[in-house]
Amino acid sequence: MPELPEVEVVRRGLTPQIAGRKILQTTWSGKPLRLPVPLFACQQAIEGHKIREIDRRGKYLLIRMDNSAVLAIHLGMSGRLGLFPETAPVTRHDHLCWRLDNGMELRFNDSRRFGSVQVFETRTEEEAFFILLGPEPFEKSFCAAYLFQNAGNRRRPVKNFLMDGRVVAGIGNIYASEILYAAHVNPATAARNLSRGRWEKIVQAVRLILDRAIACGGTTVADFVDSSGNAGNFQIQLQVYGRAGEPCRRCGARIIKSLMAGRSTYYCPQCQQR
DNA sequence: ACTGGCTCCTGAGGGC
DNA sequence: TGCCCTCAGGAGCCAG
Repeated sequence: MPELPEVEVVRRGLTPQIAGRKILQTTWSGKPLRLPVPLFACQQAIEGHKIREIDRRGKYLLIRMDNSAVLAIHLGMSGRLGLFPETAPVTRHDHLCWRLDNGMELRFNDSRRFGSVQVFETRTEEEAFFILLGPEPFEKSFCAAYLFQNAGNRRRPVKNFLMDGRVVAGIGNIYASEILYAAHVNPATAARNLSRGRWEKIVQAVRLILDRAIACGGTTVADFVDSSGNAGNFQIQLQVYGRAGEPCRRCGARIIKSLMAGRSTYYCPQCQQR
């Protein structure tokens, strides 16, 4: 799945191509997504309006219209957004298409259909939806003191804690492993056992890893493709994810793969002892 | 109150 | 070549 960096790369790629364009028409494949598809709301609040800007909140892409309605798109595990000439044939798993006023069409393709499309007609509606979502990793409020306090007496592993969207927005399974490797923290360490100093290391690692991933255009894993169809190139820099049995690039120990809350977790048993 | 497990769905890749 | 199994970047819901 696209995590925060991939969504941000899509946002940056798409912005110059669709900002200012008017959305003329919405079409839907008829297949359900994770949330009910708001075809009627698209017709009522989106069609006939211009795209003002593209924003992002966690892993949600927010297409803000000139009437203050917002088209919110989540890519789930396998979602992609692309721009195509409206004459290009629709392909398998193109579930929503928005025809623009310049002959192009914005298409949401999602084979697994874990993604979602929503329309928020008012600011209140949008805020209500995001009320439980944690801070953005690059916001000032995301800091060691916040994490230390939020961890409180929780026993859950720090890796699962970081992947909880109520704690911080946008960190998924790949970057959780990469971040903890960068911070020299064992992913299984209980959140309550981390000192402020170690949370500080984690905050720095979060920003370093996400920043670097965005700069590299996201991670090339399986099927991620950005809005211009280019694969990312961060994969060559992944230090632990997908490297089970291979040598740690810092110490040479073999990278371990374990399961945590059902998700594959990678770490160096030597560099991340606690 | 917390926590991990299960679930939705399709496709890719490995073993035989 | 084909069949069957496992696994995959998310996140809401539910039971213990």
